[in-house]
Amino acid sequence: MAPEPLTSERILEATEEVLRRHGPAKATVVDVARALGVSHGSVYRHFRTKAELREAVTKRWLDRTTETLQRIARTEGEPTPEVLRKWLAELFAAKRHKAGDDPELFATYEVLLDENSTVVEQHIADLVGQLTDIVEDGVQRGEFTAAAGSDAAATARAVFDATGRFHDPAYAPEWSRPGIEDAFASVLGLVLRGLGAEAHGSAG
Amino acid sequence: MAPEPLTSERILEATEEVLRRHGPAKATVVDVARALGVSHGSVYRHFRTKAELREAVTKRWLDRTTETLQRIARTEGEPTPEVLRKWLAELFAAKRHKAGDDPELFATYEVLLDENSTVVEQHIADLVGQLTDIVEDGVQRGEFTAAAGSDAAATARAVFDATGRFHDPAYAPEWSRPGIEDAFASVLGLVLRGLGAEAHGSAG
DNA sequence: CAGCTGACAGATATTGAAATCTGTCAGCTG
DNA sequence: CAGCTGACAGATTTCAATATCTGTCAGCTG
Repeated sequence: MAPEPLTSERILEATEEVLRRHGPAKATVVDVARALGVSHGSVYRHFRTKAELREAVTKRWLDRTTETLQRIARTEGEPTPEVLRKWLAELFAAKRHKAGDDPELFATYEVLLDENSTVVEQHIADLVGQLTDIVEDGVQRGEFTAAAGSDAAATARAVFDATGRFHDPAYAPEWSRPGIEDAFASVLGLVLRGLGAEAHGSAG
Repeated sequence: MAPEPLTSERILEATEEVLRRHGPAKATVVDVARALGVSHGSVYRHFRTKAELREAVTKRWLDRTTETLQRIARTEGEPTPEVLRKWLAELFAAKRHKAGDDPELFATYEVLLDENSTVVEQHIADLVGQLTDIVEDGVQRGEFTAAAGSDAAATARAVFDATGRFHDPAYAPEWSRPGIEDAFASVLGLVLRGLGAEAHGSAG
């Protein structure tokens, strides 16, 4: 046997697996250690606390979405309003997908919310940062009003806040209700007009 | 002694008092009966279940806000964008006031949210109804774009959704953070521009 | 001797028995 | 006899004993 060396990465993979199977309420550090065939003391050699481990797993999980969105934010050769539309739609789709298809890791994410973890704060800062880039792009290209650009970060934050119903985990239970797509289209239209973009949006 | 007749109204007053003192988790129907000097069986003569009683108290409490807002919505002789601004600011202020100064009744309100009570649904419908009136007014007076009026109810709902961070109880913990006023002003500006109103808003 | 183990103390979660509460209703009372 | 009472059954909550978990660390092992 070649017992792979015990790395942080292997621990994270095992932890994700254990969380998916047991959920945040039942998953223990001993479970993770058992899955790896080591003692739980070894896990504590790589992560100082259970909370730290939970955060690292969630960060990895959130970062996968952030990367997908980054690719959209960087899109060139398309009108900025269209980029923003796609970006927000993808954010909504990604969160909804996570909540629906990965409920245990989503529940783990919600635990971090209660803990006021910096991981969540950083995740939001990343998203608002991407939005800020999009807003600046749009203003520069004359596709958004100058008003939006006078403080692009604040505008981006306003866009993020205004669309909260479609990405904030607190609203997850509503994401499977009928009519949610129409509600999203309405808010999106309002926001785009608020940025000074022509209304596009053949909405559903 | 003139033992006042036991009316629903008196029960509601006593219940509100008991809820304020003990909070929704500890307040019992027996407590309410004791406060009134009757047996708890008598209370059940007026309200079929504890949930019904809780809902009636909360409805009364919510309706006080709805009435204040109705007065603003009916304001004449002011630009509609200004009316909308005041209305949303008052909604935010009222919710924040309730959360801060009346925490036990606010907690009771949150219980209803978990119960999917129709009282909350109706409260939201009332608020969106008032917003719909404001939107229709603004469109009619040429102060909002026709786009906003093509489906005033949907637009009103979008305005309600977009400002959720400043009235949805789920966000109550954030309402005392610094910067929240600026965030409100930003979203409000975005929404007003989205409705086609000139940007006013000397914010903060 | 770097990395791992496993026994341990204190913190947290689980469990089941006892206490309390909700909702009903037969009968009391003014 | 309309309105209230209080005993009651079943549901829910509380509480304390027990079990499990987290995080540490002295010492084992390759």
